Amino acid sequence: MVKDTNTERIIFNAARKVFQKKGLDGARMQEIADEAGMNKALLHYYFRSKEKLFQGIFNESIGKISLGIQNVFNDNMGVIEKLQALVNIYVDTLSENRYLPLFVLNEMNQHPEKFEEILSKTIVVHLKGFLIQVEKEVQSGKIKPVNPLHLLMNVLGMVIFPFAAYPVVSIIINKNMDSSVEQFYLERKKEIFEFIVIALDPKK
Amino acid sequence: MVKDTNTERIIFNAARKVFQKKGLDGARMQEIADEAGMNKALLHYYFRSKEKLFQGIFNESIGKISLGIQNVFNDNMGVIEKLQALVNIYVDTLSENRYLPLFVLNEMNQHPEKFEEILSKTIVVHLKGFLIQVEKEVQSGKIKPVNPLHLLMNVLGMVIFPFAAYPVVSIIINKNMDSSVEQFYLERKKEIFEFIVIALDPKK
DNA sequence: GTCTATAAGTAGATAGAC
DNA sequence: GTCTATCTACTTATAGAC
Repeated sequence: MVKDTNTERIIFNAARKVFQKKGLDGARMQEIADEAGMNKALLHYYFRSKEKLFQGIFNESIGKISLGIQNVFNDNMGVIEKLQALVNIYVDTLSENRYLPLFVLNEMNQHPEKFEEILSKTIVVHLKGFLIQVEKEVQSGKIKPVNPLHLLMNVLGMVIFPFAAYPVVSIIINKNMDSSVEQFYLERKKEIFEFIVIALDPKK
Repeated sequence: MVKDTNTERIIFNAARKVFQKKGLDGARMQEIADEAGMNKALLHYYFRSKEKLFQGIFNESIGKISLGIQNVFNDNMGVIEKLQALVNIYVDTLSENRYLPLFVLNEMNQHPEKFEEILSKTIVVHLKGFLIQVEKEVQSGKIKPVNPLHLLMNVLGMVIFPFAAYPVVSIIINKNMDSSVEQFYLERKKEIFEFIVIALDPKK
């Protein structure tokens, strides 16, 4: 998706805001136009259709999500360091865009066939390397025996879920705690990391 | 939402299926009618409007979700036992209805104002009791010092996220593993419980 | 490139026959 | 209670003026 002109960028930014919040079905071209401060017809002039505009936004979102995983799985680090990097990247990314997880998860569930290809080529390949690495570190005694896929799901769940459940988190913290919501999300970097370290400690 | 007649029940079941899969905006009354094997006009005869029908389904879903939390927080058990019960209930419930988490999370994000009241009265109250209980067990040395809210988010994330990410889990397991998806979800009861036990072990 | 006006199609809802 | 036919409103998309 090329974003040459200024107008095109303005539309794209407005579309991101509306689509990520309301979803494909809930979003209205009129609302995107209002958000962009221009006429509805212009959206079609630059992007032809609602579907095409949505695809642009969605591809960008998928890119942001898989960036976190891919970078981490490519680097030359140990299992624990990789997971820590993954946690840090996601907390930072999702703190700036809390709608991202639900937006992507929804579309994945709505059109799973689109992901067969993407997932098979990228994540599954990197995952294979990660699975092997876990086995090696288990055998060398660096970490204790674990099922790598369960481990990964545990970490992804701990990181991503609280952002998807933002309204609950927000209400609970405002009623019960003296800290801010933003601070709570930042704290999770340390919290989850400690959880990981303890869970993988071979001495336990 | 009363479901007296047989027809009413059939419609309600069809609506649950369509709404939970497509969401309020994505669902079509025609599709619900087709799923129910009857005419579109009948849906309005029994439920007046799409919005009212949706509310019925949604209240039921919220009930199922909060049942897991409330039962657990009411019972007279220790922290670890409560969390284990919570995990078991959720894995069983969500195994039968994998769309439930995303469905509820979406509506919560779309209309957070509706939850201010519900959450404030139910979950937040029970949570208070849970927070206090955690503090007590920490002081008595039964579990190691932890932030109770982070602990709860960790557990909820580990349990709920893999169901929301079903398409990913499904593809990964079918490509990499020799076990079935259903078995993977059942395994999580034990996996998460062990994670909890280790993380709360005061001797570490 | 940007706007106004409008076409074309769709979805929720209702009227009225049976 | 259940159906067919239809109304009304809304939404995407385009035509055409500027």
